[in-house]
Amino acid sequence: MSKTYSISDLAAEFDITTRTIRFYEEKKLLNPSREGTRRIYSPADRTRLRLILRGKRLGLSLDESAEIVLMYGSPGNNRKQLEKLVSRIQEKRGELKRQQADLEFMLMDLKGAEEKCLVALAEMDTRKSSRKTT
Amino acid sequence: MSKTYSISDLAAEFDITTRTIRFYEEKKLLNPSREGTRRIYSPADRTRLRLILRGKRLGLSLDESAEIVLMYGSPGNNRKQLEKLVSRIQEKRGELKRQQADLEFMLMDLKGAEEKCLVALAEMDTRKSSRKTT
DNA sequence: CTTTAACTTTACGTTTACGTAAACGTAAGA
DNA sequence: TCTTACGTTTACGTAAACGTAAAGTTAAAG
Repeated sequence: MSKTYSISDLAAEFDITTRTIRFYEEKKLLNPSREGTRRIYSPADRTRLRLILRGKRLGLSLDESAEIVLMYGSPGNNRKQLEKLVSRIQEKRGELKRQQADLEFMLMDLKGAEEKCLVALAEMDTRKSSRKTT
Repeated sequence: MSKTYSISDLAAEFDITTRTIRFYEEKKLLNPSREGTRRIYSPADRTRLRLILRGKRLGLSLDESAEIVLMYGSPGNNRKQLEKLVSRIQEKRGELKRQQADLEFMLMDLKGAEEKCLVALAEMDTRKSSRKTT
């Protein structure tokens, strides 16, 4: 009863091709239901896709994205598995925090570069107007 | 007179292969001097490499990394070029800020997943000890 | 002098993440 | 009924970022 989506709905929404979506399915990242031969996507499928694409924007491989998306899911009930999952999550979090630091450095560097440019441009303006007024 | 590095020095330091370093040179991301046929890397080359690798960790392509590393450099003196550079920098900064937001969301999600696991584990402990004491 | 370690170039191979085209099915509208 | 739009599978192609192997050079050490 809840909302469903066609493959091209999702392709349009996320600005990707249907080929990409089918490829993700082939790689077991998605598993939509079918209406005859056609793929029908649930809101959950849509969320999954959004998470995968978020991972992609962060530079993760599809396999990494898949793993992370799985981590969000039901934790299972086996103790050993749970403990392993926790440590995998902590690993990933560590990596992401390092990435966060990298990102801040790069942002700072670019900010510096931008300011340098702006100063240079201001310099050019100053000279021009001083030429006028001199 | 200042310090120099061999290709395997840098490979060891950054935990990459020499093939990778040569590949970056082939793609014009590095341009070390030569001593005969051998590559000699300056501290500046080393810094460049570090920046490239930082870009890679953030999911940038080598071309994107190259472009950003160039942005850090001398801004040039042509007004048009300067203005264009500023807008390119601002674009990149925008992208990186969006990425920063993505990263924070993913960190939050993973934190949530971790806590869920820990709660489940604590639950298991509680049941076990209550069985003992009952 | 020869062996060894580190370097070189050249070139084909591999993985990931899709692009692109062919050939076909299905449902709605003119 | 024919066209148009959207969907399907199958399969070969491609760009990026290296891996890997071959074949040779050079400098230091035994």
